Amino acid sequence: MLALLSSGERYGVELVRALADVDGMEITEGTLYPLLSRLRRDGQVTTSWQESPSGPPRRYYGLSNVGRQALHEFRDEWIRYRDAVDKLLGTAGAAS
Amino acid sequence: MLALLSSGERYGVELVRALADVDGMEITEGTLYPLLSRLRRDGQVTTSWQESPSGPPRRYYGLSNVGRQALHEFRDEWIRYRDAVDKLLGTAGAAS
DNA sequence: TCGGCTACCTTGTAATGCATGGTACCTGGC
DNA sequence: GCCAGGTACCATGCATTACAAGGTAGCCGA
Repeated sequence: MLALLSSGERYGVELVRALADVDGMEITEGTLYPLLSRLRRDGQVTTSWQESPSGPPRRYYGLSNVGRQALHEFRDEWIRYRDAVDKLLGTAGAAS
Repeated sequence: MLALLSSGERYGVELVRALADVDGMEITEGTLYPLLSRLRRDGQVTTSWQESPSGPPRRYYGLSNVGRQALHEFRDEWIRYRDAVDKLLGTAGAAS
């Protein structure tokens, strides 16, 4: 989620739709909103209400400095974890 | 865990030690034994008690056919998931 | 016989994914 | 005016799971 926000502010439903386009990353609102609440609670995202051209107002989420740092840390962690699993599964370099 | 067992039977403490050698995969017995119990409950592993050359008896775990199939399915799933995360993070091909 | 090592396992807590259901805003048709 | 449908937000409850902590017991050597 932090990675998605690193390229600019987005609102909830937009995030769900963005992930629906990535094979293997599909989530529902029941997953997203509690997660966004936690990120907000932990100060990793900033939010602002903005009017919609048609429909109810949207809460836009953006990365805070804390969130940007967390993203960088997660990136390192991910690479270690990914390589470990690839090593165990023997899937290093395997294509989908 | 299924991947570790695919190369032969192993017992609990041996599995913990094997994972301790893989950066990013460290687990404790508090994680392992409940997991092994679930795998056993679901018929993914078979077990057999074997005497130790020195110490209490060990319960050895091996892959069942169900487990082997689950491993193959997880492998496919992992590749999709891994590539999705790499795409989002921009870490495709990044080294640790 | 007793301390230390090895090995197995259970219990309780916290985090989290998701289904479900609810509230509210806005627009267009009648 | 009003209401149905679409959009958007959010909370609650359940199941799963990682882990810390603690418990039991076999084996061996001093």
